[in-house]
Amino acid sequence: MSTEYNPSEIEPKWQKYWEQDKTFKTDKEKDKPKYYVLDMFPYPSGSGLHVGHPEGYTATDIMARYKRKKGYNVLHPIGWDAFGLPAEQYALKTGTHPRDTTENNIQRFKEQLKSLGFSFDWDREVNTTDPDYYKWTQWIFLKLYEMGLAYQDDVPVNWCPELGTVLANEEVVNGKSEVGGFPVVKKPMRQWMLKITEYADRLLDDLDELDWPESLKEMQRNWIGRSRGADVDFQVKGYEEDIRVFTTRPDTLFGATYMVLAPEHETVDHVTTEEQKEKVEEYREQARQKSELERTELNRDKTGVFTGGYAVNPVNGEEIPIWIADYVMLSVGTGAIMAVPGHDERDWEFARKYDIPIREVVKGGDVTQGAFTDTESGEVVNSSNNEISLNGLPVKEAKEKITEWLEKKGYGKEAINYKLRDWLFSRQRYWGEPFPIIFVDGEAKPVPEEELPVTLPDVEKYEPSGTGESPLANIEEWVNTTDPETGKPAKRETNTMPQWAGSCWYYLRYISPEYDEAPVDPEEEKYWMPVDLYVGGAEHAVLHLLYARFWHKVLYDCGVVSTKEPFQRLVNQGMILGEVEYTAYKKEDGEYLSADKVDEYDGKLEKISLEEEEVDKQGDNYILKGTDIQVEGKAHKMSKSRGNVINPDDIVEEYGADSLRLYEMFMGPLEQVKPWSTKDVEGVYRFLNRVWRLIVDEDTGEIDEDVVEDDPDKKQLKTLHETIKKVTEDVEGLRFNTAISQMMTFVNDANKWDKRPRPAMEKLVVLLAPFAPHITEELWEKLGYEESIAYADWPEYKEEYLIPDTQNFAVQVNGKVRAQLEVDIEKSEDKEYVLGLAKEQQSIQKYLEDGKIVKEIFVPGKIVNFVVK
RNA sequence: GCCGGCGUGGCGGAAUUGGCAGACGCGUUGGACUUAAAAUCCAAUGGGCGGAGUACCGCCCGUGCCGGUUCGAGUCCGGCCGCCGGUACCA
Repeated sequence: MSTEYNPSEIEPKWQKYWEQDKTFKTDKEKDKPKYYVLDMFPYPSGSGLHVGHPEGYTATDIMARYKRKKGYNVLHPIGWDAFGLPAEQYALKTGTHPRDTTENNIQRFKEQLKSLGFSFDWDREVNTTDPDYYKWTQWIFLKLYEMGLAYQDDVPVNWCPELGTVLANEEVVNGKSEVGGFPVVKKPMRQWMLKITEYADRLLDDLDELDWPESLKEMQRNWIGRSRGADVDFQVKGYEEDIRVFTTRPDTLFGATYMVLAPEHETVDHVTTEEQKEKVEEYREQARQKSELERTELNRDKTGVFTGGYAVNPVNGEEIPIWIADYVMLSVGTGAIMAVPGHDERDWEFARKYDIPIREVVKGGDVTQGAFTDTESGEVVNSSNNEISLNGLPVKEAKEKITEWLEKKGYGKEAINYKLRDWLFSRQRYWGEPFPIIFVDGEAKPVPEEELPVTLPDVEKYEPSGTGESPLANIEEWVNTTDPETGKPAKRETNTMPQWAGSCWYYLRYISPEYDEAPVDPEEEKYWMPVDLYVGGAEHAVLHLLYARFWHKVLYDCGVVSTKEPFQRLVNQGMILGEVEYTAYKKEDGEYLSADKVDEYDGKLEKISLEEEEVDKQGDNYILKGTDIQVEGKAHKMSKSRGNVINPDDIVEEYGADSLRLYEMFMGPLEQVKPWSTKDVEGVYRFLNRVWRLIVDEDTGEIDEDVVEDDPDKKQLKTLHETIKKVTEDVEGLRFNTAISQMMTFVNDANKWDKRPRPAMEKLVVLLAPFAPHITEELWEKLGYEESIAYADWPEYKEEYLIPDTQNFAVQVNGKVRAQLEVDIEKSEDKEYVLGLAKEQQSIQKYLEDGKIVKEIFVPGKIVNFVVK
């Protein structure tokens, strides 16, 4: 063993020890308070960990290790969200079974995670692709099915020919697939849907109780998108059925001058007149061919066609023309709107273009210039019939009054609309959970619980079957089965579940991974749930977190879990960007172009990347040294194509896992986006070296002789207990960066002491242990302890040691600091005494001479201020 | 467009409740040790000005910009500007 701090020796040593000793196996006893700290479920990709992963994992690991020391029973598990597209696409290319790819990737991830010293309980590892796991995913689906929350529907789905699969709305970004960026078209297909909309209100309302970032809750609220308004039925001239519209502005009903149906709306055929038929059909065909992208494009020149039909406005009996236009979406509201051009920007634009009358019904703007949409200041006008008048009312009251009237007359009722849609839950892929569903005589029937799991068969080819069905459709011997109840021939469902399925409930499986009567052991569940701290990236803000909450509520309703919400406290770690890069722009003629002019330049530009030494700072900009040419200085998202990916393995090799962990926490606040800087890793590495030398004599490898058995003196106790206090509070608040700087300050102080009292040194080691577990285990051992430091008690600070002998005051005159004052602690609360002392200061007197003191401010322990005129 | 977040030294960031802006780290500069270098240790380090003249003292400016409240504002209020994230014909 070397005598200097050598992470490459001590880190593997302790990792091996923890593994063999099962140091972090979760205690089965339930006499202690519990703490469940969870990381977001990793997908074991082929490229291994990047430095973003350990950020969240280190944060949770520090919490886990800290809570163990505080006497908690800690559940800190890990597992694999291992179904998914990449392994399947790799299989398409190479023929390798996704199971093998997945297994290899998991192996790699595990090694990397272990090399970082995370204190996971590896005996609870779960894997979504394990039949013992997905048996319960299927079981939960059966519950959903039994509860009427899973249904089949022929829906126009987002079909991605390139991926050979259907995507959820959330997986389509700007009309292209989120994965790979391939085109997506609408295609009707039989699909499984989950009725998440039935839980919309609860998903919305229960957000209030959660300790989550406000921004994230807001994103979920927007996603659910609850809006209050009214459903109003309009009679159609010459057709028996009404058209129902949803509006958030029933107060503007008198201003409706036309109606618009989505081109796909089923009533279009019934209202279209003979002479308009051709135009309408043509328009509908155009709309059908438009991709999602084109229809929602920023270029919003509104188009539409008059159907020839008329609807009757229930408030005034007026006949208004019915149009179709693709600015109205079938999937929003009822797929039909009453158009009020005076008070809706889209309707205003449309009415302008097609010369439809614009009527003012809320006073406050100029409807000839644009729609007046303010609902706070307006006053309703031109809105009365024989029975009711809204005139003179503010918008809010008018809404209530007209809604009541509509309801009384049977023309409509108050209604709540959601942006949230039902969840498209099937995929035409191989590498996912099979549905526990068979079709007997074409009718869907659940596979009995005893028959679970329905396992994935091996296939020869991973290509989609060509019909859009999954590769499973080609496995005759798997597809064809018999109904265990009747013995009739049956066919299996060939769709598989989306990747979200497995990650919707994994946090429950960790609680009792071996339990074989339900997804989770009810007794264990009552003890461990809810998750006390959940850390992960903001990219899961809506999808994963909304789906998991939905499933959790379903499981709550059928008595599987005891809490309404799964994740009590949630934190999003910020992304770690690559190192700052400097880029200069060069024109075709070889001249540099200043970075601030790049936007206005039309020609081709070459990007030249520069070293830090070639760049200077000038004002707020970076310039090429010795010139006035501005260059770009920016940290970019890490990506393979940019080549700025930092591999944690390299950092571990050079500085050790403890330094990597410490650096990732020291960079800045956990939630914030931060640029990586390898140079800065050296700073924390030096700090660890200083800690080592504080305790170990590098010549002998023994405890340094300046580490003495004496008790710390008063000054040392003060520094120590300040450190204990700050580190404790900061860890609780996840402010790891400032916790670390406090320990650095302590070490800088202790370095100046002649003798270093052993009790103080030991407390430092314990404080540091959650952050840098390897070096502290080694030091703990050197200090003579035989047990791991993992369960060594967290030190408590004593308030009495924090009290200083003297108190410093800043003495201000008119708010500017002019002197410092040191006051005996006993007298520091004595206003008259301190003020008197302050006035005697020479440097203060010259300010007091010139005028009269009009006010004296005294803030105990902090500041004295004289206001002089 | 709408919603949310953020603007502090050369850089990452600190200041948790309105009370001495710049903790801690990086970088830079100087010094000690060394044949030398690395490592380590010590010191200085927001900008400007002035008085000394030998490491001492003082003044002014300074937390994106403009204004306000206050004895006192990085922190609170109003109005802008910029960057990042989310979302978008949501009726």
